Amino acid sequence: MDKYEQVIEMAKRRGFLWNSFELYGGTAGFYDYGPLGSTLKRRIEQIWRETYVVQEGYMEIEAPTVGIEEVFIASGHVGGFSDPLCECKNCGEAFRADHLVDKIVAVADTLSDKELDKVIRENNVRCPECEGELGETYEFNLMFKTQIGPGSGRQGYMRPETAQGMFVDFLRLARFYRDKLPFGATQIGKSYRNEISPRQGVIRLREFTQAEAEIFIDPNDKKHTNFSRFADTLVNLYSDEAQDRGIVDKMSLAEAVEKGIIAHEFLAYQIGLTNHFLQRVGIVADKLRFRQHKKDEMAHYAIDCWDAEIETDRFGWVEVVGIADRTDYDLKAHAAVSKTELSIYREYSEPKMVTQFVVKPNMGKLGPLFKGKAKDIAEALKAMSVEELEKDNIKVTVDGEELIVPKEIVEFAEETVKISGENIIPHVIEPSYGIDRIFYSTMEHAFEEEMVAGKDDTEEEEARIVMRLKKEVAPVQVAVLPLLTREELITPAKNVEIQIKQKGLLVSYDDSGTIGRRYRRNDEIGTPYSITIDYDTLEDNTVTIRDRDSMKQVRAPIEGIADLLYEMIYIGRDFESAGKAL
RNA sequence: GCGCCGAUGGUCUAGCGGCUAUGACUGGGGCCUUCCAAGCCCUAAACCCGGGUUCGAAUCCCGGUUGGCGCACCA
Repeated sequence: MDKYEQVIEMAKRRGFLWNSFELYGGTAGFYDYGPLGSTLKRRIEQIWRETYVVQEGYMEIEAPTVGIEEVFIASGHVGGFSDPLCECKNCGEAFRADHLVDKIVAVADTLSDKELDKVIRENNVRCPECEGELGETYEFNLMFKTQIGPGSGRQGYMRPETAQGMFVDFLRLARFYRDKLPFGATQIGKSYRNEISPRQGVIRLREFTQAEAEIFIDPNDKKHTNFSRFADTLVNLYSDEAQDRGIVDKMSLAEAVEKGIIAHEFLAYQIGLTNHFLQRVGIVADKLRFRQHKKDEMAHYAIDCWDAEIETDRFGWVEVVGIADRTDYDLKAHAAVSKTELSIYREYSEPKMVTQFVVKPNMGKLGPLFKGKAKDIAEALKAMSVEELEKDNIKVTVDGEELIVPKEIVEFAEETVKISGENIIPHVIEPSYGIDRIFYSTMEHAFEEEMVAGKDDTEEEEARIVMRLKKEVAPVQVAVLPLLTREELITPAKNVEIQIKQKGLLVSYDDSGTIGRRYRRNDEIGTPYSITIDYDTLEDNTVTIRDRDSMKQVRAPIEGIADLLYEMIYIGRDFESAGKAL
């Protein structure tokens, strides 16, 4: 049994992850998060919010998961997010059309559907299964389609990423941030991809959770004001060049920027932030690296792109975060499709005096003379040079028609104008997180089976499954356990439970089975602390606190126990300082 | 999507044409119990779905669903 199997088996048994629709046989690519799973996931998301929204100041928005066609035409998903399929007319089997002809044409994956059909017909390619005739090639789009409204309502798609919501809201966001770069927005939510064959459990899902930030920055200034925070941070960098060597470099982010390995400071800062976040939720530092996209795998519009990869037992290095400088590609694409300028006005620190050639047609005369064509003529005149305008009769061509404009109704001059700023299209830095993959990695890295001494100091050792989750992400934070199932212990235990609940901690009360069994149950789900109420409690109002990782105990007064636990879980207070060691 | 292999209580598993379906762990109730899966009693809980072959199918055959692996795909 490998670690994946062990983790998934436990996750299923204890209520972290379940196959969706199991009652009806299940469907690949969908998972339910059980009571503990959804709590753990929510805690990871909460730390992400704390990191990106609270600390970085990139406010969260919430756009619909259903999008209209225009959005995905602009994003390129309607046209590009698909594979060409081709069905056999005889047996109905579907094939990748480009694969059917890749022995015939070298560049099969670059051909259009029509070109593929042509190659298939000219070479008499038949169905590989039954030798039947093949139908026409069509695009199988990886987006889930849906209908908005009844009848012939408009075509909608389930979003394949949350990013587009932030791009579409760009002008509103710019206004919200009072037109000052850099600014950013974030979104945590579900995205959908109709994968042809999802595998690998929660690593590849048809419905998954993304956390994305779109940070809009000045294309001329990619420094980061807070770069010093991560300048000396050492990260595992697997650059394009390092991949050729096959060796991961451990390097400070400042050095990586200096050497030009990471394109610029802003991107390096984002790598530092991702490195910080992943370790905070419990990813082991040695099993984390940043891999640079090779030149040929990077999208053509991107300047630089790094994936955070986590090493897992079964799947090897899994990509969990993509961090890219997408330049102005997305804003330009939406500007083109929406016919709306998506730019921001940036004021210069000092206004510039610019000398420029200005043409001023006299519209009061141009109008009556040329009627409806006047506007087009004026535009044409503005584009002309001094030489042309100095002629007595200025020739203008509008809609293929040559017209003569009298010299006296056009004024032009060299003018010096004050320009105090310009419209710029920001560049986008996009950290894009796959939360489900991080969730699984967190569990796998925390999962441990260790041998511990058995009862009564016998030679026998026994296995203990313990999830060493970070205290901050553990779903159950405190277990309250009366040592024995007796009324006189149960009552004070219930009182302790109430006190801890009031502090907002998730507490689980458990009096079923022996104390050892209850400790093990809580170890398995990663509960960091267990409070045990025993007979000394009745004497002096103290309880024991047991530490999950060391199995050590300290004794502390009930008074203030909830505050103490809160500090240990969230503020990093030492376990040893919590009470008298036992 | 293709090929190969699998699917039995919550979990892991026995079964190889005669089933009233093994066992362990877990869960629930109780007895006992003063700190790390102890013991005893009671109890709940399963043949993935649909066809076929057969007197008889968990078992053999076909199809589907689903899981794993390889190919392909994907970031």
